[in-house]
Amino acid sequence: MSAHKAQTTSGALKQAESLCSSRGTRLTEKRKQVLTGLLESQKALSAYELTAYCRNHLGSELPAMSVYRILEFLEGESLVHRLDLAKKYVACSHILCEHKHELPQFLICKACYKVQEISIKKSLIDSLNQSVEGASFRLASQQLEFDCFCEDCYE
Amino acid sequence: MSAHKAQTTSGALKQAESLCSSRGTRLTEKRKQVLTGLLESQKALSAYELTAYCRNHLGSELPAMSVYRILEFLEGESLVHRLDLAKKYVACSHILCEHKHELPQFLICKACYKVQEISIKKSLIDSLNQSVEGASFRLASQQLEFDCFCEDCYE
DNA sequence: AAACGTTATGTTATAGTATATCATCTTCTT
DNA sequence: AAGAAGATGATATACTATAACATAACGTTT
Repeated sequence: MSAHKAQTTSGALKQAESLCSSRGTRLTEKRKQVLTGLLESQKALSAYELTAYCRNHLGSELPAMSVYRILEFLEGESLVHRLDLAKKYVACSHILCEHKHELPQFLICKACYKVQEISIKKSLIDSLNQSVEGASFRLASQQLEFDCFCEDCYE
Repeated sequence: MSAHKAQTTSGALKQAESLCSSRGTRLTEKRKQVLTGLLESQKALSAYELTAYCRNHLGSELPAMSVYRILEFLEGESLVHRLDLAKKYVACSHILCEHKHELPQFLICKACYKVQEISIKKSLIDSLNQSVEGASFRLASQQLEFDCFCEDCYE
């Protein structure tokens, strides 16, 4: 149903590494670990859940403070998105895409933190922007997040 | 520019009190204090900011835990809205309105926490719902919140 | 008015998210 | 090999939030 193929962890890691090196930044071992955790997870994870992932699945101790810094780095490289509403983080689902990314919107399941990255029609975004500007405000980002329930978690 | 008159604190308090008594609940002194804080503020406040408000402006010590409980009560009475994105709270701007409230949407200034309560066109909400359902998700609430900048805080 | 149940508030403890600061260690460059 | 820049470790701390239990206020019944 999604518009692009699901990305494999190894493929995305490889692409992420070449992306970083083309920008003169480094995808270090620890950074790979955090990104791996997010790529392998089917849901959004918190910084502290990522330290647990590293400990339990990779046998690597990574303090939460380091995870926060690494997440900040990965977000700067557009490899990871921070979800304000959920206070959690997800891997960008378009790491493997060649084309320029449109701004994503996120549907976040309030119950299980499964996340779906969608692209809302431009016309919808435009009229939303109009409503907002009518109130003398401006959207801080076109990356919108919506609290949802996924189909497994409907009440 | 807004669709309804700005509500005065005293008027809203009176209306809130009669609303509560018609429902068999009580708008106690402490609850009035918290509601007053939100009505007087031009922006969203956190629970801890409300304890400070009570101490500094009303000379009343109100522990944060009580504020949380009171906010929960006020939200149940539809007198206050909790803003997940901002992790803060605002007074409903329609306490004085007679008519049934539509579900509100909130524009929250990321910089100063000024909040504008708007009503987005039903057609827009409908097509948003369609997009969301297309991804097999469902909006958890039609009360939407958007991170914005207000006109004073544009970069 | 006294006793009782209900509601409201106080108090303490604790969890989760997040940032700041300073120290140490790695890596790259010269 | 030395030094600078970048990355990570370690510690402290702030803010948001909830849980659990104790006490106080209020309302009703008798």
